[in-house]
Amino acid sequence: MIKTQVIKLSELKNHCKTCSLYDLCLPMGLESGDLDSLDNVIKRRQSVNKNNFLYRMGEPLKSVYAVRSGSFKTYLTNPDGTEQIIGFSLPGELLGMDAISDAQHVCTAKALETSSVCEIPYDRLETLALEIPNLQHQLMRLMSKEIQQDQNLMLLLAQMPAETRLASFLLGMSERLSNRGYAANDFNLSMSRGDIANLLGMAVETISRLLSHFQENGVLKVERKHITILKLDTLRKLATHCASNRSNSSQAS
Amino acid sequence: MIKTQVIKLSELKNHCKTCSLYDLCLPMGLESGDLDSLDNVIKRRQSVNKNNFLYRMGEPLKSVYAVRSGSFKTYLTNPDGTEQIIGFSLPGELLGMDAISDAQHVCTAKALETSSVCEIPYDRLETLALEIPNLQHQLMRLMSKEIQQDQNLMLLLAQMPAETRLASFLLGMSERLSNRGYAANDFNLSMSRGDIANLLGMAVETISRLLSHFQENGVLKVERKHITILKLDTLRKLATHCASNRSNSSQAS
DNA sequence: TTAGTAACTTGATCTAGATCAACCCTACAT
DNA sequence: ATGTAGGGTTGATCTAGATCAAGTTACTAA
Repeated sequence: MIKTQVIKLSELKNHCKTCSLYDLCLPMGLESGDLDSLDNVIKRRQSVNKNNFLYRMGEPLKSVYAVRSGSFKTYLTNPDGTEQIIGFSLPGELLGMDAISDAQHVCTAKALETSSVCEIPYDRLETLALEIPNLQHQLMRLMSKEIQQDQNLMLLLAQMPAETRLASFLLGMSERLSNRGYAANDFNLSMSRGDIANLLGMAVETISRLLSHFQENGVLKVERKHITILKLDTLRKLATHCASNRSNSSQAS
Repeated sequence: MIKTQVIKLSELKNHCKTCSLYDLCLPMGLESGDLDSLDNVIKRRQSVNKNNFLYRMGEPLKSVYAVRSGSFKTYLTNPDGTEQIIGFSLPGELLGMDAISDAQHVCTAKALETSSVCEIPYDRLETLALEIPNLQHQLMRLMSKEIQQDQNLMLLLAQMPAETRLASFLLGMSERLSNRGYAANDFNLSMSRGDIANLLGMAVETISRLLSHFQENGVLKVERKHITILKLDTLRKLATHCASNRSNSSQAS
């Protein structure tokens, strides 16, 4: 039996090769043939509506996901029902890798807006990674990157004052968005003030006040979710604010 | 030319197969033949004296390390020279995987006491992982585990009060040590109060005070570095202390 | 043995940022 | 168009835990 080989434009543009996120995402640096193999494993274009779940804490790990468009928040739920946001995921980023260790998701991923993802069945990804050295390496790199990012957030949470945390968060968003081809100094935050506060370990009121201050100082223009960075240098300075030199953060002795 | 095949006892006991940490460490679950392959790649018995470095921030990634005995702290150094401790490493744990992403170490690992490690050249490990599916999977699991641990620390830092942080830290040490065959409720902390304070984002004085309180309440016995857990249940309760139900940690809506 | 230093403890004070309270938008539903 | 709820802002107060200060160990080195 011979299959007809009609290629539709709508399908074509869904392939990794032609995806605009190509060099941010998992297939980065793969050669053409390998890319095709990966392409065959990926289930494209799952769509997730705002406030819907990509996966929930406790579910068995079936797939990891690459964000194509939109954004997600991932969070842990405490025994008492409160949540702790772990991070936000933007297009080109991989979601769900925390689940590999226990073969089940340890956090929940919820769409902040209508979003779409590529679903990648994890067992097939691992199998494929055995055959494509570059893919294995890329996977390791991505996980390592996530460790790095989490560690940077830990640093922020452990010793930086509120102002520095928020400045650093905004700067991070700006950088990530500009990597994805969006404007670096003019963007919309898809998450609420409450979500930002939760991530950064502070109260909503503090976020609100700091945004106002930043606006008063002419560092930002803030209109609801829409942020314009007016003084990038100043923001950068605020984000690298030195911790006070006290004993709990002494020099390496 | 025929090599003499004398097996010394001192060498034998250094192999993964006979290592007491076998089922905590990288080779967990590998079959006999695969274990031998891994064994050939590992450089055993690097010894690191107290306060010496296993690797330093900025160095190119050559190897990852499995702790055999002793303990390490890993930390970032801020531009202003202050340090932020990322975690402590105990026997059976892998060190250096944050470096994979950028092929250079982004944190420094320093021995808290005289320690020994197995050095595993990273490029050879990756190559071997392509041949041994189980090893690849194990590597992914370990990295995923590290992500999980970091995320739990983030939760602690972002919304838990000081008492909960310290209780949780002590409980974690107790669990990890008991997994390694040490007593669960009677152990020595190899790190200083300052290091604990730094990790948990609080002042040394607060650590000191809390340890005193725990002792007054009969939860712990504290003699300098030596900790005895007297009331495990109470400590567990303290460690899971509910966050107050405020807006920055709202229910999933 | 003793001087010197780093780690630790305990108490007194201070402050960043949480909490409490009141209000204002803006979007959506009736 | 109008009511209503969730998100956001702003101000007043409060507090956990940082900071400052002053010892007290306990280890290191000569």
